[in-house]
Amino acid sequence: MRAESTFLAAYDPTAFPPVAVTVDIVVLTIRDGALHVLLIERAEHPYRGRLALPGGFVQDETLAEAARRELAEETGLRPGEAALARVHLEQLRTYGDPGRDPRMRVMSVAYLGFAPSLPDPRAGGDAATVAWVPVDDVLELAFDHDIVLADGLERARAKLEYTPLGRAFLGPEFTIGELRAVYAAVWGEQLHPGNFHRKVLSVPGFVESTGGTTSRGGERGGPRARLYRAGDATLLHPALLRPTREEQVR
Amino acid sequence: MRAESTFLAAYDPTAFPPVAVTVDIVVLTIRDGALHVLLIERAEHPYRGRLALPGGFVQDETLAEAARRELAEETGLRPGEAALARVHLEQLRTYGDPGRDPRMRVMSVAYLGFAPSLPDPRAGGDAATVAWVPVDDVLELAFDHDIVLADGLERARAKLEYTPLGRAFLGPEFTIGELRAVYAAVWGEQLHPGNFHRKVLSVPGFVESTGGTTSRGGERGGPRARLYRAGDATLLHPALLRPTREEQVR
DNA sequence: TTGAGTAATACTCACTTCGAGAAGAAGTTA
DNA sequence: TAACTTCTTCTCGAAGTGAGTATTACTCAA
Repeated sequence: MRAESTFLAAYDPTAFPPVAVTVDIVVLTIRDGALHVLLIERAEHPYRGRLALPGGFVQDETLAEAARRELAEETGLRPGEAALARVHLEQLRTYGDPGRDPRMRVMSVAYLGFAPSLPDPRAGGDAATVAWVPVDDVLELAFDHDIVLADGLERARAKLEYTPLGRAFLGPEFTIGELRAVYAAVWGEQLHPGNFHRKVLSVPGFVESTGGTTSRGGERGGPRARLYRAGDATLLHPALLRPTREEQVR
Repeated sequence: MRAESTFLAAYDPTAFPPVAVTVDIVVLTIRDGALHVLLIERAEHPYRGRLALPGGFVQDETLAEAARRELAEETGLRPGEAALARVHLEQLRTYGDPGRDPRMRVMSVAYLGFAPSLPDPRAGGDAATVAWVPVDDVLELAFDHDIVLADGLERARAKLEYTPLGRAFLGPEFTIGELRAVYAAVWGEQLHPGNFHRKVLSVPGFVESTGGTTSRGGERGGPRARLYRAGDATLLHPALLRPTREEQVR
């Protein structure tokens, strides 16, 4: 496409077939020690009755605003809600191949979200079912959402390695054990408690002590744990690498 | 946006304001030891005379196909060209905030490309100027392309750490020194030759020996170097981390 | 009240990786 | 032939890692 025709065509939108732009959101959270994703059940064709990622059309707003608005609508949280503001949202990638939606060409800008524990979602104004679903139970989503979810999970697993975003799954104060449970849930593997403890405390700016402890031990015993809050690091150095990746690399 | 209204609106594209979808490409290459990016000079308003990233409207094709087509058009390479096929292209991110293009709402899906040495670009059928520009000389691009370029550079720098994509800047056979020059150009720092050598050879699947050597030493002396080709790794483990990131992390 | 079990935290130890530096060999140009 | 450059291989101490152990403080249930 040349510069001139770009210029002219831009003033004549009908020169190109219509394209719809949506955001779809892969919001992850931890419930009962397992990684869950927010899914809706589609009430209409195509893919009626199938589960899908929440999403919708982009209005006169930025893409990030569209994603946060959709998140608020689907979780039933008020836009001003504190819990909503603590959800980390970042752009994942864009899916726009012809034919991914049978109705028309739809460009879907996918966002990835990390949420702390949220109440059960109330369905929006319509009758659509909304629920947190364990990612291991997800099967055959609508459209190309299986791929979107897989991309989101891989991004999430990688992000936990070299950013402190695992904190986004927790409240403002947390224990090292809770943080370790986040890593275990996202990565799907158990981690060595002693080594994890040592690593988290050795990375500058990952967590900082509040001075307090939990008011009681764990559910099945054990001493009280010290409480930490988020530090000011935006990257982890050194990173916390996933174990046993040797085989998968090649 | 609710499921029903989504469904209905999708059958009535006029229910939403028109959106144009383009791809813009950040193609990087190494020339004379410096990192260069392919830029065009805009022939028309807006931003007439300003440099911009090459790009254009998405037609009835996948996004990746659109990016490769634009790349071929702007570099003047034939679509079947071998050099073109060796350019690594991956999606960077999507820029779609209102107002980023004064004419209408434009969603730009940016792609990032790593190219081996290519001939000087011949401008396409139109008069637009196309050229490789050292990234350090780039200043005030059109639209939000400064941000796109900055995002692309950061992605490129990070990708070199944990993927073998630095090879994409080189030909099918290369020396460790040439690979080191790629890293130095992209990261903008000199690297310890001995340590780099050790690391590259110690990462499984990064490079494999061809058994041959260069036919003569370097331009300013030194022995002949052994030749290597790409190995089969898709991720580097352990990674080659950038030096001196301690300060930037927080 | 006590005992069994659990988890937080802090060690040790062998191994790997890293940055910095040095050195030898093999090539270049002047 | 001399001066210089670069490839390649070492060495050494510092730092980081996985696996395991130990101590202590808590839980629940008998």
